[in-house]
Amino acid sequence: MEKYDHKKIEEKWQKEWAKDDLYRASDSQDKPKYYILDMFPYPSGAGLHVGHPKGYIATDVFARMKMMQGYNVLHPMGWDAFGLPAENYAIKNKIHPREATEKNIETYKRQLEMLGFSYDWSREINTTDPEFYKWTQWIFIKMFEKGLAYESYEPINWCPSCKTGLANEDLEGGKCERCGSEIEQKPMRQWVLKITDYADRLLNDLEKLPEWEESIKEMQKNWIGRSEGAEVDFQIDGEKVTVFTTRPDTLFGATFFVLAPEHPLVKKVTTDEQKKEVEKYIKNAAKKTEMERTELAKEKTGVFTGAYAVNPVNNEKIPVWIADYVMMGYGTGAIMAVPAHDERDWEFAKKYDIKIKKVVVETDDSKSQKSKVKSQNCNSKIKNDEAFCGEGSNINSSFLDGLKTNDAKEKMIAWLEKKDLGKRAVHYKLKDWVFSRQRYWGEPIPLIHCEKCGIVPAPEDELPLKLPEVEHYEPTGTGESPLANIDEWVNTTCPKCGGSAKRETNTMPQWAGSSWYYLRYIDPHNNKALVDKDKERYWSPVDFYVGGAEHATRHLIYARFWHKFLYDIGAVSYEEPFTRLQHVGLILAEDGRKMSKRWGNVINPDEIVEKYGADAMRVYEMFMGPFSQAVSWSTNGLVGTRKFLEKVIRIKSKVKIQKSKLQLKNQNLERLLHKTIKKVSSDIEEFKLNTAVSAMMILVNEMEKEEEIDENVYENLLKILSPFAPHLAEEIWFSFAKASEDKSKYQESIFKQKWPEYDHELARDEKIELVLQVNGKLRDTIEVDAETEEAEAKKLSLESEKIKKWVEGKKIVKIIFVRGKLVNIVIK
RNA sequence: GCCGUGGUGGCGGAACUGGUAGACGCGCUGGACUUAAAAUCCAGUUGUGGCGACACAGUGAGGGUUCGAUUCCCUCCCACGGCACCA
Repeated sequence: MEKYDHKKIEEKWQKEWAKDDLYRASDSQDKPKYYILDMFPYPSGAGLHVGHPKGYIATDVFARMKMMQGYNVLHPMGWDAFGLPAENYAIKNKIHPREATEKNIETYKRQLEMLGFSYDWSREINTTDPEFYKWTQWIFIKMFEKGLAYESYEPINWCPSCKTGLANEDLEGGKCERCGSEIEQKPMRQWVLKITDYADRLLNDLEKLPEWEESIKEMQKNWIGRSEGAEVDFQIDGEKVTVFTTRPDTLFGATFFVLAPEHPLVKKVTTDEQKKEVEKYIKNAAKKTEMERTELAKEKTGVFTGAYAVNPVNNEKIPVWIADYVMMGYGTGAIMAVPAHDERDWEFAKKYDIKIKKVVVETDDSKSQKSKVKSQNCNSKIKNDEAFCGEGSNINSSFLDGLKTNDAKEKMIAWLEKKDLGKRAVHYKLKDWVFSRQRYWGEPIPLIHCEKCGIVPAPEDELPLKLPEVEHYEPTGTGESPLANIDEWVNTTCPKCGGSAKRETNTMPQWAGSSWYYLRYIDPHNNKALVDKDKERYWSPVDFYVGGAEHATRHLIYARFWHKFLYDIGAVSYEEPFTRLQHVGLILAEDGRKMSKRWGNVINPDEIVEKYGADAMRVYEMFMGPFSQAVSWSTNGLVGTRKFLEKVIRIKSKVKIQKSKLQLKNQNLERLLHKTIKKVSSDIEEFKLNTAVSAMMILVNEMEKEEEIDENVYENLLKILSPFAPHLAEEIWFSFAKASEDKSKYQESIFKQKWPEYDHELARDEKIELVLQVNGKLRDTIEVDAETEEAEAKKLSLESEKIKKWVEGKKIVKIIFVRGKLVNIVIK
């Protein structure tokens, strides 16, 4: 047997492919295009572990098949290189974040190249490259000009002892990870993007994405969280306070009123006796994160303000409380509480002994609405000690009495609108996007504050507005960006009036670059426009986008939002950026935990490639389990795919080179080959890469049993294997140039060959095992022609000796026949 | 807590649209080859009972629908991803 020197083979072909520019995507537009994209990585200091490339391997398999199927494939890679870790590393080690980032990129790139990916490296991008972020800044300015960016005071996590803002990740149970002090929510001047303006389109257009996984669409729907209802105006001490409710039909059941602790009216309406307690409560609430506040399981807390609100439907006075389960960011920051029909209100009322008034009763219909109610996680049946959140019909509700929930809602809204006490309204859970960070290592926000002219965007021809070179990246102590300390940077002139002005010192979040980077690959060196229109029309949209499920909501919603905006200003020609979306499941460590330095269970791909080869690792990662599921790594399992590749080499010696057209063909093997081509092609298309590999294993096992293998069969095996094990397939392919009659085809890369097509007739089963059941239990199987019809199948099954034994003396109730599958005899 | 995903042999997993549960791989057991080992090949490998043919049980737990359920429905348990400043 030939020795499998993976190292030699892999290095050789990686060089050859690069030399021949085999994977360069052509802009000539003479072939159908296919744009397949990986979510680009953040190059961290730790380098890749074996889990990272799983998605990249899969897209590479897909891209190579598409290439062989005649597509002009765009399969690029780049770096999402701004971000907090580089900045923290820089502060700690006194290295410029750019240097650290460049070093990390070098490592990542080396590690990716050793796996033999078909990336078009001529299109490599980097979000920290000024030529790239020039356009990130350009998009921001366009949004600012369209009124989609606004300033607002938004809270950050503030550590009073470190005097710095902290990411949510740097908190441990509400305390600073470093020094352990209590974290405060400190309002900072921030830039916010009005993503809510796009809420309806982001939601509705999900329907235009049939090739997205349902689960991800579902998550986005819930993230946007559209709910229909009404805004209702209450009066507190003569002040109008609007609440939003999805259940205007329960207005008569409102027995108290709750304001968020941050609500501006709180201070105004609180009575002197309650002042102390209210203030204490507000201070405490400021310490809690949103998640802590909304936890349904947590005991509700609140304080009475001493004030009363007037319910507009019946002029009843109901007590006004403040409670942290009401959020300023959702709805209006105020709610009418209907304890009889809302679980949280119920709990609150029980705890503080507030009146509960039932206004909806269960009807026969409400039982059938279980599933709808379930999504609200509420009780659909009336139990003695719980709120009833289902639909039913109204009681104790004056003009709504006897109406079903939906009708009651409508009637109430009409009534409110007529009396000018409220209106129909839609609210979203989606919040505007806090778009600024008080950090150094991000894109500077290209705005200038002028006392005379207000806020003025930097002129387009001055972009990119580059990050200044500085010595220190330490936090300022005020919570502002380190840029605020650089006078030469901050002080500038106003582009409008020429007077002295100050630059914006906030930078953009890491999400900025990743919200549009896929467009840059199309035209990576353009410095005149975001993207050339003609190229964009050809390459867009991304046909297939693959990446981690953790991006299901934020990254993918942000990118869709930016894309729609770019569409609106005419910069791109399609409304949705990604046609097909697939998420990759994690590779866990052998112990079943996440791979992490902390657990010491990280497996480095360098070692695996060194020992077993890139091809064995590629095949293994595709074989180890369903693509979108988390699977534990097993180096033992990897041995199996390595053996499989060795077997492919071993059976090469059995290949009979075709000397003439007339020859005896091995029918069974040929049939299996066509079945395998069919399965592997459709499995790759559907991203069922694990079963594609096992289908090839079955074929190779059969080939091994034969004395001789037709050249044609082996050649096709190589072709379907080549996307998975490109180096090995290419090596064997070229080795045939010496022996074969048809030398020419073996002198050109296997990736320039045509992807094999299967013969329908040969891929079809002639004979099948017909399953014979009695009362649904398997009792016998018989081999029959695949086309066997019902009457014949029934006759055959009743002739079976084994079946006779079971049926004897029993009454046959009926016989079920499933074509090509089974006969089930039901007896009594 | 909320949203999403998943739970099948000793292990990773397979099973079309409700139709033979355990493909393929790992591991393990026995055998062939070898002075020996490695590699390779052959046979076996869900559990229980049986020499065997075979029978019964079996896809996180419990219930339901069906001629038939890993697959559909209900209740529950467990693990993982996300929850807006980690990317």
